[in-house]
Amino acid sequence: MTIEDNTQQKILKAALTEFSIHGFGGARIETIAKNAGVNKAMIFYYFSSKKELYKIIVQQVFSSIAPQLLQLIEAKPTATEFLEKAPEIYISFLAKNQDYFRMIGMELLQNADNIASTVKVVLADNLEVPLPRQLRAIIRAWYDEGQISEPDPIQFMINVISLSILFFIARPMVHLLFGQSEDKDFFEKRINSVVNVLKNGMLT
Amino acid sequence: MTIEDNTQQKILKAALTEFSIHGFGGARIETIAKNAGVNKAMIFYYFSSKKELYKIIVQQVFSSIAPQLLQLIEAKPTATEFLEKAPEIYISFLAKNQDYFRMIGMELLQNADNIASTVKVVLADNLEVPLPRQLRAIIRAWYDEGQISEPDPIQFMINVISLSILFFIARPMVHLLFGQSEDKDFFEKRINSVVNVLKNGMLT
DNA sequence: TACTAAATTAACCATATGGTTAAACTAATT
DNA sequence: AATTAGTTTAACCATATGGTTAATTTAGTA
Repeated sequence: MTIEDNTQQKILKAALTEFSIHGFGGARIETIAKNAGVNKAMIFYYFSSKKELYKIIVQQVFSSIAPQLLQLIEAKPTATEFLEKAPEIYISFLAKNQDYFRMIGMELLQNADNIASTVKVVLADNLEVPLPRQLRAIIRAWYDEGQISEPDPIQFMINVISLSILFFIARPMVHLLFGQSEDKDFFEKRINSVVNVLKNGMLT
Repeated sequence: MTIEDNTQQKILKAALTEFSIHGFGGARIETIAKNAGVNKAMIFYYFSSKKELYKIIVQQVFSSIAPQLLQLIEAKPTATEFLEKAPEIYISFLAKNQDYFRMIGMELLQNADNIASTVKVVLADNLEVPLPRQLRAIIRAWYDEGQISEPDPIQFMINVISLSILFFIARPMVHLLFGQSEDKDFFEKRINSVVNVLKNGMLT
């Protein structure tokens, strides 16, 4: 579909969708095969087991999100710049990759313990200084310089991420409760609102 | 364990745990039975099917959260009061009922469509004016009175809820990234941070 | 005690599901 | 054409799983 359309790719694509909808336990190998237009045995030909297939996809999903944040951080932004850009990065990425997001949400809710192996590989091991440590240092510096009012880097990041991504989880609820028509500029609105709250709420 | 310790209650309790950990698809009837200390057939004696059991639990979980918000709204709070109290309600409730939360998260991510039937029953049908409509009216009034700077009630509520509850999903990630020791006053810290951001970020 | 209705159990069933295998097909290479 | 390696298929297998049933136990009651 995208770059290559070979069997392996088709399986990965179908598996992402299936896992993101049903989670690991609820996902069916046969459904994946059917949606990939491929014989079920091909899944075991290219991947050793359901679990391995799942792991590969989780890793792939996390990998695809990490670079965005990395890039932002490497540009050494001011707190203001960071708060202006981070929400957009998160929100527009997730808006375009909702399967990815459901996948991560699922992972976080279900396999809390197993995430470690995946995420550490993606975020930390291939950098000299692990991303989390970088982030914490940067945020602490912003506070020391008087740029922000939140002293705790962890709270700071939770605030940023919360406002940016929760909507993608809560969306069906929002639809249900408020009958959101979700016009084209909804995400734009959402980004604006988040940036406003964060800037007014955390900048000095 | 709590009020009654009869077979039905034991099943419900074990089922909540099982479903909240594994989701519907991954949950095993036999595991529920074993953890409830009950013969597997008893589950089908008291509940007609796995699906029905699941539905009942989802409904029960949602029902247990709704009253808290209702109570707050019925007190006709100012925007300031609301922003001061809502986060605490959410956060301390969820801190004490993490199974409940995983359950809801799962529902939201997986059965997006099926939520409607459950939530509508809980939130709307037993009130003269549905909760969402009440909320929207109240928030709009705050804006009209110049109490808040966010004109869109939906964005307003998403902001409140996001900051309050996302942490419970992202917790394993936060632990992993920042090695959060999660001291006893972490939730207190979290509530304070949220209240600050919301008040500074959305009050005029 | 005898009777009855509800509760509980163990054994069983049909099907779904992850996974395997051997055979067949394809395409490049000699 | 023969060979070979990689790919694909259909049929098959063992087990797990949701669900059923008939028999047994428990507890209340006349």
